[in-house]
Amino acid sequence: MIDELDRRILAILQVDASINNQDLAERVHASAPTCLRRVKRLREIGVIERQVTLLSPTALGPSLTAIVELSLDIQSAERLDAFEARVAGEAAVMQCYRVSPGPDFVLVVQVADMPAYHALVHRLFNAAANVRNVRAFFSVQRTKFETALPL
Amino acid sequence: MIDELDRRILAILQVDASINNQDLAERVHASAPTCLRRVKRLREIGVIERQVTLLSPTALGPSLTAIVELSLDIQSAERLDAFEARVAGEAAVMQCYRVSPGPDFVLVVQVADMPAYHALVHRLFNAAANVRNVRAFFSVQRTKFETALPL
DNA sequence: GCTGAAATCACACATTA
DNA sequence: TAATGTGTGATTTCAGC
Repeated sequence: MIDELDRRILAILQVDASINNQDLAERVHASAPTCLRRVKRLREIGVIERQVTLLSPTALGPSLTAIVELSLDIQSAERLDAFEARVAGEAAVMQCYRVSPGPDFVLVVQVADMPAYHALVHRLFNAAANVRNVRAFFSVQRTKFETALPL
Repeated sequence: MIDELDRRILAILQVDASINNQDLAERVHASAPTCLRRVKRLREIGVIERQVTLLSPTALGPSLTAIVELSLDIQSAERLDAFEARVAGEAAVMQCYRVSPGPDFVLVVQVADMPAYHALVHRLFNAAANVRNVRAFFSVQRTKFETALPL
């Protein structure tokens, strides 16, 4: 399904989506049309989900990243799904992982400042009666941020 | 420095980097050259860091995501930097945050399976004598993964 | 994998507020 | 004067062969 050439293509695209097709073709030692076909197929079968632009988190003014772990009162599928839906609607929530063991969710949130963080927590957690426990760490600096999956 | 038009451009590019310049221009109600100039400038001043391709984490076969919190024995700047450098070299480590309070680092790691996870932990943590404490959660499912900063 | 038509991009220049 | 809009040449994409 995914051969060696596909992998080489993906490895490059993961790191640099702005590369043009013929440069890509050159780097993977294939012809441009072949390369294009592969990319198109990888997109169609869902291996390539989307291409995004990463912005510098500091360039747009100060911002605060927090890692938030939280546990719900009741871990039924309905409650977990409902909470997840709430969380997904918050623009400040960058990532949400349903985990085990430990807390039920780990969130990575990005807000402008401490008041904004507080407002988010209040809106999201205090309002939802079924949050039992919250534990948060504030990121002093983001050392590494890779979106590239190991191939 | 960053005006309303820039913001509109960024909001779109964050979500879709594959959009072409004239479609982008149309959506932000600007001419194509203006749009192109803005994007170029945003890239130059570092607001736009890079464009990447996001792959489906499941499409390439099974994989395991873990959130790993760890504390070092000694929190001197040198030790922290040294650990950070080790971590940055591991392809399986997708994200690394230096946090406070709580543990010293929070990592998001992505590996093929449990043995691979174990090997990583052994390589990274056990080998480095200055890791005091490790706590890991395994992600059952990644609910949300946004790279877009709230504008 | 190659070639050619169609679209797209990128840049210099004129223009306006 | 600084940002916008117009036009043209060069690339790039993408179809058929």
